[in-house]
Amino acid sequence: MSKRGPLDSFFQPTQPKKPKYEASVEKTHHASYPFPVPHFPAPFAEQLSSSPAVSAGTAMVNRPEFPHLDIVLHRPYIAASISGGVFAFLRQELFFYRVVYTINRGGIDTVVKTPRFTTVFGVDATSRFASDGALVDAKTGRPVDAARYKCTPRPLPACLHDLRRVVEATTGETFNFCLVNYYADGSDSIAYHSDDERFLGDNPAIASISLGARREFCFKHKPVPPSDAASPSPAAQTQTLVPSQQPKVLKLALGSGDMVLMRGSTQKNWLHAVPKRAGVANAVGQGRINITFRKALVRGGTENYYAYNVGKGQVFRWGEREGKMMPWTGEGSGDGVVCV
DNA sequence: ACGGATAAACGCT
DNA sequence: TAGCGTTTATCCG
Repeated sequence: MSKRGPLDSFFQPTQPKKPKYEASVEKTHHASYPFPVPHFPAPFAEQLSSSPAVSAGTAMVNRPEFPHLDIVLHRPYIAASISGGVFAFLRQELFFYRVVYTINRGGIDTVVKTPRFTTVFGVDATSRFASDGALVDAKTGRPVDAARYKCTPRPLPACLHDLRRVVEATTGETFNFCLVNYYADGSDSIAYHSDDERFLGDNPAIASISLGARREFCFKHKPVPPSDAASPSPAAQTQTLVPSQQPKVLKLALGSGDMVLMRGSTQKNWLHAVPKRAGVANAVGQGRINITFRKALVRGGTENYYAYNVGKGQVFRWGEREGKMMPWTGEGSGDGVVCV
């Protein structure tokens, strides 16, 4: 057989690529969505319900070198047969935002562009969505009054609702929020932080699913204050541990379909990050989606999550031709759909 | 909870 | 392996 040159491939165009998934006809509609979100294709839904967790989790709880860490690792959690398709589906079918906000740095207001695309669904435990999509009080079931939230909470679309059910079943936890991040390449990141906000309660459980490109997920112990009783001088407040006491940094290279459950004392004691990386590429491209499920207890959580994951900016949607997130102009929605 | 500056570590020859 | 370009970690506003 002769070698194929550029002309051969020009005249013999590549076979139409097998689509990663067959779009479902059914969609979740909601007044708060820029556009409806399709349900999972049947094969995804079937695979997810038939084997909820592909691999049993490995617990890492309070190991000597990782004190106070409490995580469960599933590698993978979602079957390899569908994780690539689930990644492509969510990147294609969800709306995303690139939130811009200002922080005061050393007396100067600085504009910060969140270095990743984000989107969020859910509402804190004081409210819920009725079956017709209306936001109602969790106790009374009566519509929440307009002044209750400055933001507009969005229900989980059916696809993420399916995923939540699976994660709740395997973790034994319950969740009312779903945050989705898209890291377009190695320069998208999230800095070290803890999910230790008051509105999550004392020992929050957070389930984090990775899809797409492999990225490092790093844990670093918070600076340890000297034990209260044993520190007579205020100067000791800034003391750090001697090297032999320093907990190690834990680096997890998370691949498509992997899941990490963080729980217990993890957020109190550890920071986590997805650091920038110079050369990030693998078989499914450079893009990575991270889905986290968590439970916000009070209204403040809802306001916070929508402020930092939706914001006020424009909608982005995956552009297949362009190979990147594109500002979404609402084409095809000239039928009177109003985006709120 | 970001990013520029800069220090430190890595990795190739 | 010394040297050097590149990548990663840390500091701090």
